[in-house]
Amino acid sequence: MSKHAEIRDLPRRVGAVVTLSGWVVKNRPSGKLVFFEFRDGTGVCQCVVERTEKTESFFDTAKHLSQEAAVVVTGTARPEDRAAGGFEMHVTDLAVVGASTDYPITPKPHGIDFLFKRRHLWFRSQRQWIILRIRATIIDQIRRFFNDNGFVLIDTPIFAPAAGEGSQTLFKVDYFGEPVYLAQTGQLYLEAACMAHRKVYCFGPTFRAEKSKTRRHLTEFWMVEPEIAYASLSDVIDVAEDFVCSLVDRVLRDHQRDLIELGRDVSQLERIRKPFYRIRYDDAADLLRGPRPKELLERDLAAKTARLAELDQRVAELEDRQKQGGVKQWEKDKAAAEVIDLREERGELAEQIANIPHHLKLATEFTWGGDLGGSDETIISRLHDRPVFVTHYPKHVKAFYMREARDNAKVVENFDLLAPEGFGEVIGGSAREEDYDRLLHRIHEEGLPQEDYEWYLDLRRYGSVPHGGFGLGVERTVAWICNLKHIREAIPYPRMMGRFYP
RNA sequence: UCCCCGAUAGCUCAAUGGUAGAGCGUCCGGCUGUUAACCGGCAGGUUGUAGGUUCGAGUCCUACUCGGGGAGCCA
Repeated sequence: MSKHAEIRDLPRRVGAVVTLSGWVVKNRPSGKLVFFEFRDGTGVCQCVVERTEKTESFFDTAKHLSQEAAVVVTGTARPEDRAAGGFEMHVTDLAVVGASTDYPITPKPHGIDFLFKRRHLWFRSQRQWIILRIRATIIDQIRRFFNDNGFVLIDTPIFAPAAGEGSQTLFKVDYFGEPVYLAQTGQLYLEAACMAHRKVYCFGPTFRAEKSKTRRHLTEFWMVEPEIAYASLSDVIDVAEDFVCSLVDRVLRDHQRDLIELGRDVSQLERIRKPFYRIRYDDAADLLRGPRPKELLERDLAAKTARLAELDQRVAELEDRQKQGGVKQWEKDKAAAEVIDLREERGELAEQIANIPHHLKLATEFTWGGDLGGSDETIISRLHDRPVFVTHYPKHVKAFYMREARDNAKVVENFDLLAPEGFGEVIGGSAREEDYDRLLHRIHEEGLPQEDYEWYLDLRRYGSVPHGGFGLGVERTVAWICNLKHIREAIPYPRMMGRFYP
């Protein structure tokens, strides 16, 4: 590793001669002066090379520095408001370590397909760099939270026999001639472990072969799952609440500037405080069928229709202006770029508007017994100003292992956590059925082969206790906290239906 | 599996069924305060694939491929 200084230390190295190693972000040569923006993995700073006798030997090199060329620069840094990153380096020496020609990701707009085919380069870009750093912080905080609260890490297998939660779509793997599946949860294994360690968690990649192409789905994603012995449903929800608060607090503490850079409304995150709302499925169903979704969606419709008209007017204005004489080329470019953005927003708005009646219909015609749909979750979360736990779903839409409510055999003691601002479900969890007879009955009811679950039934034969846990999807959480439109930016190498390169 | 949308230069996008264009980027030249934003110039195309309609198809029709969004399902 180099002994070079780092950009993040520049505030403490003002005036000193330092050597930085990194990459050129962009270069603006102009006659006898060169500005180039430079990043080193710890931050960005602007470098300036003036043409003098001292810089003569490398001035021409500086002038032709291309995007993403790897360079080592020496000079003195000082604060500079006009510079990206807040610091400016006056370069006294410069060497190119690795050239870069025709770097494909330019400062101009690119399509999403183009960028994901170049994901290996894309995450050098500022915005992606910030997101992945926040992801790293969130993962660090996940581990800290559980380690600091007496949970023992238990790694669960990725190759799993067919028996999972039941009707899930899993990836099949040839395991020495026998079929096994990529795990979609470590939960059953954790239940066994929590009878040994009391509080346990697993954390790793998990796989779903669902053919979902939406902004909320990946086929490979990271999930953390705690499991606690001698715990009731409300005990588990308490842990989930503290846990989510700790994640948000940590990101607010360590990434204030990053969040602003991402355009995140930080005040929305600052509202994430205990207690979250806790409503039952029945209440959610009443809420959906009541007057409030209609009011919400009608307000939406009005607001979106108004915005649409605004966009159309703005586009017309810009197009008119482009036709007039005396407009500078760069002004035309800027206008054209704005028109493209506006049209994109318009397309999204139009689709949202078209979906509103459908979502309203789904909500108002919601019948007891069904699972909450994505749009239903969005409506519920938008009708609350903090995260919402929805509990006690109908038994027959949920997994066999969930604990039957003792006062109502039609529902189970489960919960989903809906993130605010319409980000949807980030946690699913439940109390587990600890009663041998009830569990066995459910296994048969679901048509699952009992022999595959004998080991699991053992947990109910030998000192069974009330217990429960939950799973939190890391990418959905990152997307929520960073305010990302699409979950695929929340993971370094997204795996989605039809996409597995690079 | 179903529904909607899309594919034109390296990139982002134009082009009433009638000669395929612009900007950016690249490269070259100029510029001492740049930041997606200066000026001038060069180069850049089998309009996703295969059929069809037509005097004529980037444009219309059919199928396919790939991509985007959504439903279902889910973290």
